[in-house]
Amino acid sequence: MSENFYLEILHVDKNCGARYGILHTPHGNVEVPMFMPVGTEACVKTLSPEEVKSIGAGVILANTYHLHLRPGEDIVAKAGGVQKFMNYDGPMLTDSGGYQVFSLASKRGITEDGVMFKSHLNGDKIMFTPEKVIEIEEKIGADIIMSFDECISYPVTYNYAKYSTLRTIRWAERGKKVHTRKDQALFGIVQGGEFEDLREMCAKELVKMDFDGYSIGGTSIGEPKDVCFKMIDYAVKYLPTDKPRYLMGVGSLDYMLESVAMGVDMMDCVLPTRIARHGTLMTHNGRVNIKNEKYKEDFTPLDSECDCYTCKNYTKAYLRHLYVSDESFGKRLLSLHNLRFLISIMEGARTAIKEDRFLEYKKEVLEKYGDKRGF
RNA sequence: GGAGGGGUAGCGAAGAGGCUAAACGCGGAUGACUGUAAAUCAUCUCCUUCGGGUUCGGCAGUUCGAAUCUGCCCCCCUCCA
Repeated sequence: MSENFYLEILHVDKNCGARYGILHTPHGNVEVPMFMPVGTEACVKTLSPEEVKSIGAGVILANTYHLHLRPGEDIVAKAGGVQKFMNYDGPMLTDSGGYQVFSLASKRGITEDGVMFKSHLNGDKIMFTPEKVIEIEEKIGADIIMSFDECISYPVTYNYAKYSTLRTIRWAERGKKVHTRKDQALFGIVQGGEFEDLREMCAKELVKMDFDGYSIGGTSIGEPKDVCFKMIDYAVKYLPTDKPRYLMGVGSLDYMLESVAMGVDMMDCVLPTRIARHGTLMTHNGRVNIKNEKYKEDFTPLDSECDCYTCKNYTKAYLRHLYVSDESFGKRLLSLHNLRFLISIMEGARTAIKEDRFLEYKKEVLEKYGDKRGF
């Protein structure tokens, strides 16, 4: 990778693995650790790119599988790349479709060559090979792109996890070979299920290939919390300290903060935007389900400690009314809040790391939040 | 005054002797959601101390058994005068 993309680690908390740094990308520099909003279809659902940027988001995700199906990578390329296409001038990242190997398991078949999907839109056969995925991601043009992997479901047998992980490693190598765009960082994804030796093996093999960054995949897909933390730990300890570490699919407070303590730099999740659209909000004092009748006449803000547009201007009673009335503005206000909440928690995390008090910060935030689920 | 049609849970609407406390939709309540097949999905929605109890405009019948059949009554709608 070129001088366009690198992680500058500025401080490591003295009491844990948490690191503060700056990720340099062709579309600007962003601070880590950070939470990245997901905009699968080149759009963070209900929000404008300006809004997402205004709440302090560093990177927005998009998805290779979804953009390949619609509108197609050639159209995105013709538009001048995904940033121009969606009018966002910040850094972006594309996931490879590896998550869809898991989430659309009923509509695909895996071979050594790749994955044959049956389009969830019209049943068309879509062949994703590691090489094809890189080709698509280069056309989409995000700053950071992911290798094609299989997100292994949980639980799985050791034998399947090993078989799949070895294949994911081969796919990573195949994808890396065909990656040509020097202005895009390519990340390898550590799989291995819940098995320490497989995580270690996968991480070490990927590191040998010298990726621009490393993702930890196959977590937060229904496994118990302690298993998730183990999976992160098993991977992180074999990753180089000078490259970004990206924990995929994590967006609940506890997972986020625990993983930061383990040395994770970036994470993404659909959770804040999805649950917001479904009426659940994360606040400094725990979860709020704005649908609940008890908020009917509650004229206080959602979260009095939150600095977001929603909390500064609207009451729970109004937000509930918008939700119940199915007004799209409500979903937008709620999405804005949840994203801003997580992003501000990460801002606090960065400050705490710089002051070597991340562990205290994590404890305070989680205790105040209360909810065992972390979201 | 005459001729039809109709009254079923908060609303709309099925059901035309037992399998019906009553389909389905809406409305309402609660919950789920973690690299987005998700502005989606699930459960509950007559009362209940979970043993039961009380329902289908009202009353009275027929029947082992009625929301469903009969009689009378009340109300609503359409058309004709």
